[in-house]
Amino acid sequence: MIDLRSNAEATKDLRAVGLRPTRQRLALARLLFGHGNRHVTAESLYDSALDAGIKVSLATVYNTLHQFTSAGLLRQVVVDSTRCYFDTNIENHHHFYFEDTGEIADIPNDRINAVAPTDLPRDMEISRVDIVVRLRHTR
Amino acid sequence: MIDLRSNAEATKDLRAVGLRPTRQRLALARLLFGHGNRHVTAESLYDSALDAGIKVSLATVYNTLHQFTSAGLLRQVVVDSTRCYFDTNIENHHHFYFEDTGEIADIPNDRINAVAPTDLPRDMEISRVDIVVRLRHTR
DNA sequence: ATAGCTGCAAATGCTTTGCAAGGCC
DNA sequence: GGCCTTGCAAAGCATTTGCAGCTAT
Repeated sequence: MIDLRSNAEATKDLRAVGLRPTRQRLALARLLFGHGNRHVTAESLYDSALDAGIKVSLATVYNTLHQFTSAGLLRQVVVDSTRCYFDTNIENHHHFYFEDTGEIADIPNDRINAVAPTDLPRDMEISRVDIVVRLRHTR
Repeated sequence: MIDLRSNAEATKDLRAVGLRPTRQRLALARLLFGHGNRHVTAESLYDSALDAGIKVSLATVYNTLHQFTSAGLLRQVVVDSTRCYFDTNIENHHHFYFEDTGEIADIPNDRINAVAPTDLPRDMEISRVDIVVRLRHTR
């Protein structure tokens, strides 16, 4: 998470993960981390940026999302094979997926749990357990 | 699951789900359901078909996978945003995902379980719960 | 006969890349 | 100044679609 209390803090935080604090990165960080947890696609963040009057290209949004993910500031969520979602919540948690709208929401951590398999394939360890609860409207 | 004991059975089963028993569909059904549970992508099934000497186009493989899925013979598995996997096991179960190879394996049903959230968003019901245990090699 | 299916090639949609111009240190 | 970053347009890749010809009933 980038500290947004001041521009100086955000700048320092970006540097800390090895990224130059460019105008675009600072602006996208503000959009991503300035309003609670968000679930974005490159396209949706790009639209938000345009709405906010930020001059940035779609390619840079893609780059930035991946750089932030590599830096551990974001997490990728796989719920739909046609789109790539990024989550600003990097804590261990799971997701609701609204099949009708394609939206994602966090499941509060105390509301779901998985009992992991006790025996894994040889020489393998768990990298992560992802749970997606797919929801649809009641009839 | 298509009954493969005889061509006549398979033909009948395809008709039962409203699909004409064409040469391509019968051949793909045999590949899919003839060797235990399989996890395929369109491309991998297409390759299997070519290896088996089946004359079929990639577009038809895509069509067939989707038709079989709509008919309830297959299930889609979302583990990777770049590829679309289909599973011949349509029972309620979950998956291992091998991050190194991109392969998928079923998790025996008694080995994992999710405690579903007790309160869902208003007017929503669970369509499905998907659990993916992502594995990597131990160092 | 005719409605449905197949195969090809073209189109699509999301994502990545190459490279010249611009910005940060 | 030098290296990193950006932006655009082009390329890439998996998947879908349009349509003429073929096939099952």
